[in-house]
Amino acid sequence: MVKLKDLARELNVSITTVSRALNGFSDVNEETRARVSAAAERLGYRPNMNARRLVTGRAHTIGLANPSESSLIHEAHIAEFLSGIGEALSESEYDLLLIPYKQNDEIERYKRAIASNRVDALIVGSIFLNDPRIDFLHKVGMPFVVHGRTETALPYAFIDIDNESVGYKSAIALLDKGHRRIGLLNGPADMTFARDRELGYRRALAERGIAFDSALTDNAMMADAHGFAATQRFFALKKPATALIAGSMANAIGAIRAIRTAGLMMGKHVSLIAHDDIFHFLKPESMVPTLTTTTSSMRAAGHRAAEMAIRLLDGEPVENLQQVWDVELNERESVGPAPDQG
Amino acid sequence: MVKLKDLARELNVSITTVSRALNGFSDVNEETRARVSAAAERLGYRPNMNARRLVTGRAHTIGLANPSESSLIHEAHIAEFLSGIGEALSESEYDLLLIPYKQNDEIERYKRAIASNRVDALIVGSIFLNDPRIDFLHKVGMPFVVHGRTETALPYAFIDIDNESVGYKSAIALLDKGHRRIGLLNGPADMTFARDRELGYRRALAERGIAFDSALTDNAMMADAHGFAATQRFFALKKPATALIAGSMANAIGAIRAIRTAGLMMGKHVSLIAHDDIFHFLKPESMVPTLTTTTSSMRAAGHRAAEMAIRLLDGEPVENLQQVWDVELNERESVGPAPDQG
DNA sequence: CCAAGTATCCAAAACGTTTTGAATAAAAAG
DNA sequence: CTTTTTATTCAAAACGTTTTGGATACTTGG
Repeated sequence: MVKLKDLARELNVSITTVSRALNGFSDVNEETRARVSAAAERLGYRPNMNARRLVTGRAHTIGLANPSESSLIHEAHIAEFLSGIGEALSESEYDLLLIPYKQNDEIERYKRAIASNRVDALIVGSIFLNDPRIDFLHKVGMPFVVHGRTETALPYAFIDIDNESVGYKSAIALLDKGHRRIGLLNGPADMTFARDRELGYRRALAERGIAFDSALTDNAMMADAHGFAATQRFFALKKPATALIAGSMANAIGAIRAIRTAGLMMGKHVSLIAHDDIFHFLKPESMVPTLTTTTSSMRAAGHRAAEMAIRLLDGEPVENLQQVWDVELNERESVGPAPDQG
Repeated sequence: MVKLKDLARELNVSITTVSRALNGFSDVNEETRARVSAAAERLGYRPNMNARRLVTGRAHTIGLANPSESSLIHEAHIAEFLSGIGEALSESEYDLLLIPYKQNDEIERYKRAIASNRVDALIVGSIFLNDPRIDFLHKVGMPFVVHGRTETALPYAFIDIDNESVGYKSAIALLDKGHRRIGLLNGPADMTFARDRELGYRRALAERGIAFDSALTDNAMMADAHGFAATQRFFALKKPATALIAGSMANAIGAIRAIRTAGLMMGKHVSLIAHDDIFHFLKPESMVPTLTTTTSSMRAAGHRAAEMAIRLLDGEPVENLQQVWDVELNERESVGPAPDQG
């Protein structure tokens, strides 16, 4: 492995000069810099990252906690989010450290990563309404970016989508078609995004003077099987649901199966709107019938989160690093007028 | 941040003693060790990983290349595999570095990570029949574990499932039920696992004296939409398929939609066997009808790959680190006798 | 021609560990 | 009582960078 010393000897200059030449300092002659760069290129020099980390005190690494076990988050979401982060980081020569944790291990793992100087900043996801991680990271002074939001008075950087609007727009679109019994296949009740979506859903109902019925909401991990079960429950009510809002493509698939199993037709007997986080392997526009969705890119969120982390490290104040993305509704065939309720 | 020097001063011993006490060397008095440990605990000492890395020359980190863009691999596979790796690594105090790459950037990214001392070993996945990465890593002498296999004379550590058997067992199960026209929804032709599955599928056909028909195989990214399209193609043949083998749950979902769209019933008019890599959010046993699958855990593979990487670094010879896991067939309702071909 | 600036280079210190080789004291062996 | 062994400790070097604070030589301005 070629190091600074080797280059210095080769070129008959000091280690300092080599270092400063490669790092673009102005106090080195351009001709010298050219010679150094050429030699570095020729000999394939790459700075030893660990030496650099030690002396600068910066790991040049962003950390992301990753659940080792079953998670509340669909696997595909994590992977898309990760890719987005990776995309942004590789543009900036930052590293991405995955911090595996199990059950309630997360803060302990954070502590370890922070104290041992492994990371300069963290990206935290899967946020709860009252998430202890925010307080903790604040207390220890570790820079972090949140994917989502939580209830706290502390200022923090975040990227989130307008989940209230997801619930609202979906419900309004269905109400506009005459639906009055709309089932909400939502995420876990203690997660912020799920709470927000229900808030939007309720606001839409209230605007149209329709009473909220808790029998028409389901809070669970957004999985295929849960979507199926909850939909069947909504259909079994005295006044069954004629429309559904699914929190993700995962439970939408379960809902669709329940619809078909009940012998109903999507877009005719039952309408469905799902939230789509955009996967390569499951596209609402190629389903039969095509699926009406609210859309937001998990990958883009990861990208933005990573960008924010870097800007945070560059000294950007937290107040400038708070974004809520709007979500658009893509109307397709799975939504139709409410059937006559005879 | 408390360091060795602080502990040493606090305890009136040398830095050396503190270091050796904490690292379990036998040449330190047990009473001293106890005092040191207590102080370390009390002051919250954590070794600076970067200093340790610099002096030992070991990054104590395993790397995994992660596609920044659309991938041939379903997002959920990546996440499950990652979790498995994380599980194993956190047990061993190893770090996991994600190495993002785009398009044909992969080897360049490997070079960077290796030369800058960021990783001690790599885990490589998404393997092709002739994969240049194996030769490269061999050449530069970087330890690595392959998830899958490739065609090379070089010895290398790998964990793989018996994909030939996946194809064979699935086909035999369908042939046993009288099916003669079996569509194969396979992965990309240049990927080893897909080649192997086709080999097994062909062997089964050959055993039963049935001619291979290339119109009944599809090679593509294993996505929902492709499963749908290929299944429709198989149904449109003069002699349509009465059974299907899907390479993943992703294209199985597309296949199921095509079956329903054609007005057919799964397990009655058409039989389906899918390969299931085990996700929390899509379970074959909770589908309607339940889905017959070959099963192998992506997570377990990740776990094992990471274990192997560590054993490799501990000096275990490559020959002891080559495993092929058997795959079992789980019979459920999606397979039934071949319908009368009139 | 001198003073002050400017451009260019470098030796040495520092980052926080691990490890080597030796030093000391106490115990055991002769 | 001397020598050898054993247990315990430590000072110093090393890892490969970055950064500080000069040093040198050359320009420029007066």
